[in-house]
Amino acid sequence: MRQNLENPAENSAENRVENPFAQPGHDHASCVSAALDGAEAVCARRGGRLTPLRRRVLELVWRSHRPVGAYDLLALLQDERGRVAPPTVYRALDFLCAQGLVHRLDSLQAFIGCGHANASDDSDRDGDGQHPAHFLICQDCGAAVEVRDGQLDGAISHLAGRTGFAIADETVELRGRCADCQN
Amino acid sequence: MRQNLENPAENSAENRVENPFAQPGHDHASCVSAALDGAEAVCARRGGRLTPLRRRVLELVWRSHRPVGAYDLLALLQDERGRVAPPTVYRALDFLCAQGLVHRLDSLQAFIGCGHANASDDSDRDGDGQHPAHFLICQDCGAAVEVRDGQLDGAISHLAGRTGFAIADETVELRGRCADCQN
DNA sequence: ATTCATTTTGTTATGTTATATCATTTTATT
DNA sequence: AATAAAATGATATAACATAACAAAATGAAT
Ligand SMILES: [Zn+2]
Ligand SMILES: [Zn+2]
Ligand SMILES: [Zn+2]
Ligand SMILES: [Zn+2]
Repeated sequence: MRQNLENPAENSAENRVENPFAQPGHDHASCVSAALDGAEAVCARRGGRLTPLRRRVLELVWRSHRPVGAYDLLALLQDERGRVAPPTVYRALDFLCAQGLVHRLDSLQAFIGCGHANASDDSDRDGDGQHPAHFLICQDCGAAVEVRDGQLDGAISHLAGRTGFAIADETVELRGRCADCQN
Repeated sequence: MRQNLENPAENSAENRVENPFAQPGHDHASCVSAALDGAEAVCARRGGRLTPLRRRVLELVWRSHRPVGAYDLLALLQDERGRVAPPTVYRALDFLCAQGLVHRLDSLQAFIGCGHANASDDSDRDGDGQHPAHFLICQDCGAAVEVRDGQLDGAISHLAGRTGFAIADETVELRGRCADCQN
């Protein structure tokens, strides 16, 4: 609620180009299958092993567009497998994060499926398969969405350039209210 | 190390405008006194009570330009006060963060003194005294520095505007190597 | 097919960060 | 002085994450 106080029109409906949040009625099954198919492709190409456990954890992460805690995933796994210990979940998450298939949201200590893990774009991935990810996180509905913005990328690059700083990793998480939750 | 691959000159020495990190030989005592004086002023103006405990915690946070963990602060307090429990530290940090005198670095789960807590600029503070803060964090020397960049602010505002998102709070933390640590 | 090395998963224990709750003390107000 | 509000003390526990080692599964080479 801090922004745009001097220019309230900036995020008004007229100027809005796109709401990147998933809509309530959307076909989420296709989100999940796209994520799993993309993961298979990414792992196949990069030599990662998407084992049944890792695949299942990815599927559980994708149950919704809301970030999920590691211990929530642990509970879900325990429901279907009996005794499961934290390292089982964390190791799967470590793998998925390393492959760029899942991102950790530092401000929430939670995880979300990568919104850009499609097999097509591999250019911006580093040697370990990860790529910088920027998020909008709605504090009302709990959803988070990975956004790409050239202007933001440019500003970050420019900031690094002018300060002589070499970026290795980025955390950019903007929390507030999504367009739908403002009504 | 991901950025600037296509334009390596961008963060070369010629184009570098300023290194915002504190230099090794700088007069840190003046950093500390400026921070404490500023804190007194901010609290006086906003009606916050900078008690001896809170003031001391702020002083401990300012022992260096490296983010410090809550339990590190706890240990330091225990050294000088005997038995101190976690809530003592967390409550002091909560107060200091609420006043915008300290920031939490989500990606490190650690705290750092605000680099812009001077009494003069109050314009960008929200109703609770906080203001958005963006950080460069050196993974080599461990230092973190709060940076202000109009282009970055603009890009964030623009992103929010075009997506209809109302930002309440920002986490922007860029990790990598500071200019000094690249040599 | 059998051996061997590597990777993945299971298991137990522990480390790290943060909060809930209630008692006591301090401070401000009447 | 009495009262209310704020801050601190104290105890317990919650939530998040990793270390270390054993067992099982996988892949490669003989
Ligand atoms: Zn979906
Ligand atoms: Zn929402
Ligand atoms: Zn200093
Ligand atoms: Zn450095």
